[in-house]
Amino acid sequence: MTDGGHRYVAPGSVAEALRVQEKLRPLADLAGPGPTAPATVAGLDVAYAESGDRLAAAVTVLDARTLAVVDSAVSVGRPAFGYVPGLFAFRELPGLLDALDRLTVRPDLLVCDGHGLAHPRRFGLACHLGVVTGLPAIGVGKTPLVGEWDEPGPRRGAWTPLRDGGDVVGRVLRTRDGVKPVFVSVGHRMSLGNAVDRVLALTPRYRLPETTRAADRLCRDALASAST
DNA sequence: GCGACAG
DNA sequence: ATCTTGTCGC
Repeated sequence: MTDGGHRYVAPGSVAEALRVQEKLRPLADLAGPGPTAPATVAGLDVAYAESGDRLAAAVTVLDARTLAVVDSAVSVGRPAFGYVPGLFAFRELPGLLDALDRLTVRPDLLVCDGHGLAHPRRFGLACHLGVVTGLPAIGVGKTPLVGEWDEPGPRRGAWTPLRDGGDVVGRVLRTRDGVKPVFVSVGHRMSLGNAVDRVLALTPRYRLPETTRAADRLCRDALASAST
């Protein structure tokens, strides 16, 4: 339940996808500050069939305080675009928007599995999803796409700036003691500091946000069920 | 020209 | 992303 049918149309070429990013980029609000005490937070993730011709996109909405799942939706379909680093959003956006439309509650924040500002043209999946839905959004990547950084301290909460081309595009954040850090960046209507705080609030036990973990489980299960 | 390259 | 064995640790 974001705003009704998005009727998303995938670009037919790399050139067209680049033009779409160029057009949407200025619409992103990279300042925020965004909600510091959201009631609900959504996690989004996609699972692919080994054949690569089918995918399941899932959105799970968690109570931000208890981290209990209060709503969820899945969409099974075909990848909408080839896998091109930097144009990743075009591949997963249709399925994710479809799943978002099936929710019965409108989440206060979207936590995306991928980057936001930390993107070669400063418009990753989290920015794209935020702009299209109008919802505050942040990106939490497991591996880097762009930028340089120093290793953050070993304890949970330690972070270092992620820099690219003279810009601070995100933060490398340690969410658990002694565990590999994650890459946090702003997507839409959120400040970087608030994004980091929200991620820490979502990682009381594991490296990845509970939102992402819940969505990951859901889309994997949906993919398995759909093939049986 | 040669690598790197979110999921 | 997905394919994969064993292995270390709580």
